[in-house]
Amino acid sequence: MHRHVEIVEAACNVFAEKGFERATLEEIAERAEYGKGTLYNYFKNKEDLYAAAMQRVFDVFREIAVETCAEPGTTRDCFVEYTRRAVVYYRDHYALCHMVMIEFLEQGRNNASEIRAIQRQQVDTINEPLVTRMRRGMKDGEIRRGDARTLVALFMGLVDHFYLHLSREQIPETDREIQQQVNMLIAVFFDGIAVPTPMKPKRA
Amino acid sequence: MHRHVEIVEAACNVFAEKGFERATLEEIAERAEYGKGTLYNYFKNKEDLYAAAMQRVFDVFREIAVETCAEPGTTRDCFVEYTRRAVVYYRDHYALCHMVMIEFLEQGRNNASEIRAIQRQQVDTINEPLVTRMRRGMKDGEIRRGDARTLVALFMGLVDHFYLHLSREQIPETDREIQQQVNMLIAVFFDGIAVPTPMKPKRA
DNA sequence: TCGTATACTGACCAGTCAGTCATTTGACGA
DNA sequence: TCGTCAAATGACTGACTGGTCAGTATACGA
Repeated sequence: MHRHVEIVEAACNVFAEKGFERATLEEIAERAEYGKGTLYNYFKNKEDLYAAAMQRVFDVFREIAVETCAEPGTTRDCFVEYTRRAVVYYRDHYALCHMVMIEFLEQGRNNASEIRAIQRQQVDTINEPLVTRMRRGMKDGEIRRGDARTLVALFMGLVDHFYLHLSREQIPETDREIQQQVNMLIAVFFDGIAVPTPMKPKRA
Repeated sequence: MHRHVEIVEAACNVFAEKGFERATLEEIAERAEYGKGTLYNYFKNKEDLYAAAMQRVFDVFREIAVETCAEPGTTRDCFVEYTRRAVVYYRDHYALCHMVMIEFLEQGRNNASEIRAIQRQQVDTINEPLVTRMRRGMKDGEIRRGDARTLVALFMGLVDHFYLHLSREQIPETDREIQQQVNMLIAVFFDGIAVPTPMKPKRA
């Protein structure tokens, strides 16, 4: 039974380190302490195994999104909590997240492969609770009116990118550091970087 | 002399379509209408050729950044213009930008390879004019105080991500559509998505 | 103890591709 | 016309890897 899990575990590690192309089934098998042939008792082929590895990550993010959006509080509160938990997960599974993200972007090339289509749908699944929550925020007058799907995609891009590009230099260790990074991300997304220009300039 | 350029041209196309791993030198040579061996008269190896292909894209973005940041107007004006030009370039060279971005992210894996280090430096080079412009904006009271490098990285992430994830569905055709997308990106980054809460609520 | 079924194994196969190098091409000066 | 040489070539090599399958190990019921 949990041989399946063991193999996916090993696959996650190898894919995370090497990416899809450079990972070899030989190494995955070795890491899982099985023969290469055994992999084929559990997975159709390399892509199938890869999809299983990715699924784990998607499931986690989906769960974070669902749970945090169900919490009471403002839209902003929900997004803060989503970001906080996402950031922690990124930190703890950096290489894996990195890999999933890269290979996801690859889908733009191999439109043919059905796995790529599934990935895309997965992302919609993850975003959906956030989209719904944001729409509610718009109704409640918390959030400017706009296309919630696009805005959520932008938000995810902001968070993902922040992590993939920057975090190697400033990996957060303490809860406090994490909270600071989260606060910055949320501040940019919700409040923008511009100094508000309302009603205390020199003159009107 | 410009055989060099012809080869890089072909390499750009093939790398853009296939990515680094799946692109073959055979195909690049064929596309450039040379024999495979000839490539080795001009480039050390596949990676070297790849680096040359990427350089083109980096050069374009760097140029856009330098030019738009030198223009008069507010920080926001500069960023609008940068975004507009970047968006147009993305649209016209979608596959190539896609490839560069993906392979850039890969650097997180192969830290060993010197090419990855160079890529990173390239990105700093592109960002630098924007960072400087943003610092000026902070001094002038246009932009909230903060770490300009990080903010610019976030901004680039926002734009890149928007393009890579969304634009396949909504590739802008007209100038008007482009301007709308740019406005949305800028609005999010500068003003945030939250409804401003300043001083006209029911009561204080 | 033996027979059977199930799971595991790793040598092997066929395909691929980066990189090499002996040969060919062709430009040009004598 | 011929000799020379730099540039181009593409068949070849060696290394690699996804996937297969005949053979082996193990567990278990009779």
